[in-house]
Amino acid sequence: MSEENLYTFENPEYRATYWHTCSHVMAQAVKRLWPEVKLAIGPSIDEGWYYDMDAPFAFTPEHLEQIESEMRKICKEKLKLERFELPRPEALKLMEEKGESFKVELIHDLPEDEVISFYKQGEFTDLCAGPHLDSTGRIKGNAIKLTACNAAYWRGDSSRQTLQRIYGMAFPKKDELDEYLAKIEEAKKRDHRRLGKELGLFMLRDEGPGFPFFLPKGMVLKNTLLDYWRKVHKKYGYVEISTPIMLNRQLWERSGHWDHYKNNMYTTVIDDVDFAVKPMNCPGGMLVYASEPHSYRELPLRVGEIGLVHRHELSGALHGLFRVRCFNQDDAHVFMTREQMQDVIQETVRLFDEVYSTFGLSYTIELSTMPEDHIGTVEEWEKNQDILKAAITDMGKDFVINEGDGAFYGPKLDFHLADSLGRTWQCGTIQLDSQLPERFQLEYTGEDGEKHRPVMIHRVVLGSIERFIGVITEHFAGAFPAWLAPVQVKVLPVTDRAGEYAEKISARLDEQGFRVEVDGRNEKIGKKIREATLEKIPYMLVVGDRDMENGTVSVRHRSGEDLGAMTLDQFAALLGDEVKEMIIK
RNA sequence: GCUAGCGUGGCUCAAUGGCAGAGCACAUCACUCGUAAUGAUGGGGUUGUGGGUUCGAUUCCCACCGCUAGCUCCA
Repeated sequence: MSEENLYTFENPEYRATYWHTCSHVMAQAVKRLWPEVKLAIGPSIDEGWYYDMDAPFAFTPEHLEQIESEMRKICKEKLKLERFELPRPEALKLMEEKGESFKVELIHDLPEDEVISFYKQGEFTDLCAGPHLDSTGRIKGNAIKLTACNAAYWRGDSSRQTLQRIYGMAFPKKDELDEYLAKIEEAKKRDHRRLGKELGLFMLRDEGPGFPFFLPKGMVLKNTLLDYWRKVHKKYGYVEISTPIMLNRQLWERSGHWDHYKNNMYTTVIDDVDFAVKPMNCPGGMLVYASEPHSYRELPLRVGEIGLVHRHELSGALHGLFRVRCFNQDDAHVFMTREQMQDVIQETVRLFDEVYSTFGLSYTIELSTMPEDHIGTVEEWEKNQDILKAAITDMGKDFVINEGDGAFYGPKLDFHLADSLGRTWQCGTIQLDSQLPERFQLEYTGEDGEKHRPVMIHRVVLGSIERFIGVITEHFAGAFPAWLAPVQVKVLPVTDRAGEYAEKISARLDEQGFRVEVDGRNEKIGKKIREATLEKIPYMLVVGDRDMENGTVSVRHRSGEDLGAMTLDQFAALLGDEVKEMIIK
């Protein structure tokens, strides 16, 4: 990289440094305005920065404006940022004198051999490893925006003090900030909660927080998605089962869920026996596997289940279809021998790739390792983590490690997809498990005639059907590809005279399996087009006197493109090709 | 669950310590029209729920429910 490029916003390191210095400027501004505020931590993040603070009052939007304006002053003052280091006792003394109790705790927790560095700009000094810009004058004061103020736990621990976190964003040019803010506004229009309402896909009610209702159009979407899912899984050799939504306590104790997941489970008592609504499908799947003897010849045995699970999520975590309390997992358990593990994992990743690419979705992978609350030995966990790692590394895929975030029974590869605002949501997951087969004493007969214990993976591609529908709604901004669109064609008669003709056209398309509606209202054609376009229906067939005379339909795409008049057969062939091309690969 | 904010017809949003409004949607009537909104008329609200303050509360206070942002958690 050339010297010049090092100092552009294109360079992620420079960007992070810029934002990190912004966070110090923000902290300085806050301390100038309210010296009693205590500082916690203030890093740069993917988009901007934040600083956690403890203030004796709640920050309001007006406070944020005040801070912004003080920040602009600090930028104009062109204060030099100077780094200095102190031995531990002096460092502690400095922060204690300033009353920065959080900083004191941070210094106490630094490793013995760590250099303790500070950055000083004007009257403001902050504990910080750096790096930083050399002067606050490098920051463009009028291209700073404090975007939000929220609560955050000190050191991310929900049992500790709640701090206030102020988020900020800045660019080297005002135009770029404006563009960024406009982009955020634009993205909000693609929010699946808004589109879901506008397009009549689903609804949420106070009567059932986190329990979504699917409306007729949403059901068509869901069922079409599942049809596709079943086709793909059939191709990959899966069979499908369905297990009960409620099972007795004994089963959940055996699987470990009662001990490790009880807080998230809905329970009830039936005939004096404790039951739980399933939060996961695996125990049911175990029972199916264990219900008959298996041969090594059957392995890997791929058993899918679209399973409705219920989990008691925290009320504050609920979010449209992205985080709900009941959802359908496109689950599957693959039972296999130890030798088959790598192949099965890789085959599963290929299946994921096929599904995600059908929707044009890209993903990032996280490897989640052993959580504190787990079953099985550390050796077993490490072995399984290594297998997951090796399998994807061998496929040339990148991943990041998410320490301690595995399922209680095994490590997992999580596939994250992004929403319209760039927030990522876990959809796919591949969880490697040698614990449940043990607990359920699963067996297969090997080539040697002896009983052996299989291992298994738990995996979902879509993750939750609900969440996935949310993700693709935002991804396509509600304009689903024709094969998925709840309504594929809307027939728009120009006048009442064409009403009957429109119905005939509609009936013929319906016979061919297309999803079609007629807008027979007594409205002007312009209005019908406008509304069908807003409903994001892929094709509009305008039919009037001319079409009736010529036996044609006038085809308009939702993009606004006029495809002209054609016969119904020609149109059906065109739509048929588009739909077929998308669904069968 | 935590912190802050919010809750007004089906939807989007006004307004106010003193008769709750608009646009869209809906219904009726007129118009029969060729590629992004025809006009007129009409119906529809215990202002999330329950308390309190007040002559009077949708507005102020309290509690609860729900929503939003983030934290935490997770598909």
